[in-house]
Amino acid sequence: MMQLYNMGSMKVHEVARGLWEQEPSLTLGCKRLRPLAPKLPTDSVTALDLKSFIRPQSGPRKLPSTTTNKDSPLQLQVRAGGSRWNPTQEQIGILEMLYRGGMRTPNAQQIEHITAQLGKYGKIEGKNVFYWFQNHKARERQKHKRNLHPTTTPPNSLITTITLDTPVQVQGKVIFMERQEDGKPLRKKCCSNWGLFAKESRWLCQEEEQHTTLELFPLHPEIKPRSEGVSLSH
Amino acid sequence: MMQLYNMGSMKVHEVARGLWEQEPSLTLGCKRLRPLAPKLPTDSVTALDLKSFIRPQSGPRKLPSTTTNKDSPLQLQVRAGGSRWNPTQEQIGILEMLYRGGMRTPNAQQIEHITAQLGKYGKIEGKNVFYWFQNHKARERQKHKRNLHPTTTPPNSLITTITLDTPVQVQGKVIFMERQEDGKPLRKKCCSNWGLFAKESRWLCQEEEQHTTLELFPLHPEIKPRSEGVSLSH
DNA sequence: GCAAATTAATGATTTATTCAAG
DNA sequence: CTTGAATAAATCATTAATTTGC
Repeated sequence: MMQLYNMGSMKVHEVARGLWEQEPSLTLGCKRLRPLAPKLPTDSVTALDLKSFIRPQSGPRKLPSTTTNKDSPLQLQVRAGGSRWNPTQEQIGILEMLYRGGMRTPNAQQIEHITAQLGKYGKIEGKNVFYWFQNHKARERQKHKRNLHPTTTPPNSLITTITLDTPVQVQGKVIFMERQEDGKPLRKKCCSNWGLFAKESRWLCQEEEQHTTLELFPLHPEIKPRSEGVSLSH
Repeated sequence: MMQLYNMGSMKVHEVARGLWEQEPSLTLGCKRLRPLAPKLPTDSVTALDLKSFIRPQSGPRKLPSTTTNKDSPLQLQVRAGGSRWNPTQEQIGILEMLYRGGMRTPNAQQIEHITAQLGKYGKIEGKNVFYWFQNHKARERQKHKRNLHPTTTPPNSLITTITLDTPVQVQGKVIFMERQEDGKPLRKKCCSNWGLFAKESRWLCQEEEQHTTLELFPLHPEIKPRSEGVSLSH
């Protein structure tokens, strides 16, 4: 296990070079990529499942690209073709039962077992199970917090009225406003956790304007606003 | 791979039960643990390395204990006997070279390869490589930030003195205080990025008190405080 | 009703924080 | 005090649902 490549007495720098040679040939102009290097043999049968357990074999969300760092504007956002896990009702049912039963962070053996069982109801990998518990735990915790701190105003009731060139009201999650040309009423949904706050006291409702930047304020006290404004597209 | 246990046409509740039966027999009084169930056969040779890749087979730091949740005072802190990775100079050298070369989050195949190479210089697992890059990246970033925004006050110098029943000073990362009963000086480590701020103007320093909740404030201006106080255990 | 647009939900990753071995 | 290990929080990205505007 693990010693797939017997490179004998390689020196340190050769080890490093060998690793770069494994990079996918992206032709990004990165000086360290060596796409011409021969593909390393993947003769190990067992190692593949190993890789897919947590680190997906479909490659990282952001291609490593190894020479472009955080600050680089190059940063490609590529996700390999494979789509994400789409759980079936049965799978969710079992997972929720396990969760209600008290399971939070299953260990590797448990994950393995769960995966094997859930595999009967649809395609699934170990990492999906792992992530499901992580996310479910975190989101249940969020929900719980939300319940402790009730919303500042009751939902679906009038929150506030913003005085603008175009009449706008924020009611629950829905923004009521009128189209400027003909006065026809329009409704816009708003992100559930956020109220609206106009940066300047106007609202441009013209078609040619792609985005209007608005300040948002949290409906729930525990939600902290981002540093910059959020843009809503019309 | 993955289908180690052929349970045929199990029903959902049987799947769930089967999973509990895999729990280690902790005898914590958890009603759902079923220590009497027969150990499942581990006839798979390859699955073991799979488990150890990220999720260590030695078990999570906190035993899952499946029925004790966050709020439970039971929370055992057990780390399985195996000691942690102790990297050799050669290993660190190679890893640092790779890091300087631009590698940040190696994918599974890279990890596999690195592990194989570093294995020549000492015992090492894939997860060690994974964690090393995670930690090194995070700590380099910290160092970098620290350099951009010099601390509000120079490190290792007195930051502030909080007037409390018990004399307390915050000096660098360390809190100096005196034990209430005998006045014996105590030092408490503090999270590196946070100063201390007493919620109420007192500090209970008795051994029988398990936790003292304190408000923290950021030492660096760019760090945003959480919504609630953070508890430091004595 | 339906296609396009938008939102909410949630799967997948990354980053921050904490703990504790050595 | 350093740093390996682990967990929690934050964030990103994709898909299912819902709404919109004919």
